[in-house]
Amino acid sequence: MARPREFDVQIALEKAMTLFWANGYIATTTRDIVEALGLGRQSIYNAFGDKESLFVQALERYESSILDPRFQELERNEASKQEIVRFLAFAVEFYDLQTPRKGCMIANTAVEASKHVVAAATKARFYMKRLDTSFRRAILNASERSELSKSLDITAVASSLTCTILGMAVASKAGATRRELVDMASSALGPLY
Amino acid sequence: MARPREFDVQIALEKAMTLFWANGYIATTTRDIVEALGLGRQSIYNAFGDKESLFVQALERYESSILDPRFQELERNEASKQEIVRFLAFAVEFYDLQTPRKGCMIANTAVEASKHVVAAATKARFYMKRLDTSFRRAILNASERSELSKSLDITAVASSLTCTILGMAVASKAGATRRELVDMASSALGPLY
DNA sequence: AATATAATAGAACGATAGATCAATAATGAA
DNA sequence: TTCATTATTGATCTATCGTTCTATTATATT
Repeated sequence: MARPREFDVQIALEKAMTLFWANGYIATTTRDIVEALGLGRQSIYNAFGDKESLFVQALERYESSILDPRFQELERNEASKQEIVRFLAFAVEFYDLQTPRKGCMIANTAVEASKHVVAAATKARFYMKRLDTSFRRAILNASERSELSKSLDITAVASSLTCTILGMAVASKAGATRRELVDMASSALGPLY
Repeated sequence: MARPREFDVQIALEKAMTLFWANGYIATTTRDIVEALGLGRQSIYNAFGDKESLFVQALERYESSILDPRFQELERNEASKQEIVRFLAFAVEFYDLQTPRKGCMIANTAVEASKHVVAAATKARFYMKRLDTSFRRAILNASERSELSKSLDITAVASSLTCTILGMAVASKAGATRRELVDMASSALGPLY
């Protein structure tokens, strides 16, 4: 009935995600987007709506393509100490190997875009809650298996791990070395041993 | 010889600092600045130069009026465990009591402005180094006084404390509760006990 | 009192922001 | 084959960006 779209929406969204991730919401102009996506302006507006709407979709793409796969192990019902360790180890790789260092799109968003994009603030809160909840569950499992010290403050350690993930994201953007990232992660894991 | 300035430069700079701190570099317009400072455009350009220059001066004001006083105890040659504990305790207060939650201007800058303002990237790196160095020194002192476990990895704990400070800044902006901030701080202090 | 100097106020600048319009092209359904 | 519908292209819109210009005001020195 109508002319079909000539480009792949998911590929375009991936490019927009990378752009917003690296440069932030406000600093990314619609002209930057047109250039990076290699599409006409109107095609982008047709497919994604305005800049804010595209940004939110890019954020959701970040969640589904970057975050969800990494959370998969940690969010299993039986997740325990090992899954926490692996999650942190992955975070080190993830942050260290970025060129350029882009940090975490959600953390960036919390700092930069939450004033201008309501959904961004909500997603940042939800991400923190997600981290906390999954760490907490895994710690509880480990505790029930007697893998941990009896006196461990589970709530506090979960908060601390969440804090560490956020801190690593900022530190990596600010130029932390791999060694520093490793130390941040391993130190945060200390209470589990 | 010439007409004297009618406003207090330091007070104006303080207002600019608060504005940039809350809203970031890019999102703050020169019109916002004119309004917040209650001065004429040209008066601001005369006193501070262009937007980037004003931002850098506001960052330096943040360092001298906010950071330096808080580092004073921690950076004393004899600083030890107590100074670390007090620094973290202060961070909790500092981040929790902000209304609205603005986080840490340097951490915000690292995330948002380092691409656009060279000095901002440099200052973010330096701030991380400053945290790490002073934590490290204090831990070393505590170790020499046998206040700590022999097996403590001093470098790793220093990195972890630095990471915690940065993570708390982001978490507080993302709406962490006071309790969560307390837990993040106290958990990071765990290795010292 | 006259003058050099800088502060102030507000209009105005060119550049660019996000968004839309208008014209054309391409498809599936009737 | 016609036509309704959507994609594409690129020109264009208004608003606002950071910055500068112009005219006026106020003071310390001479």
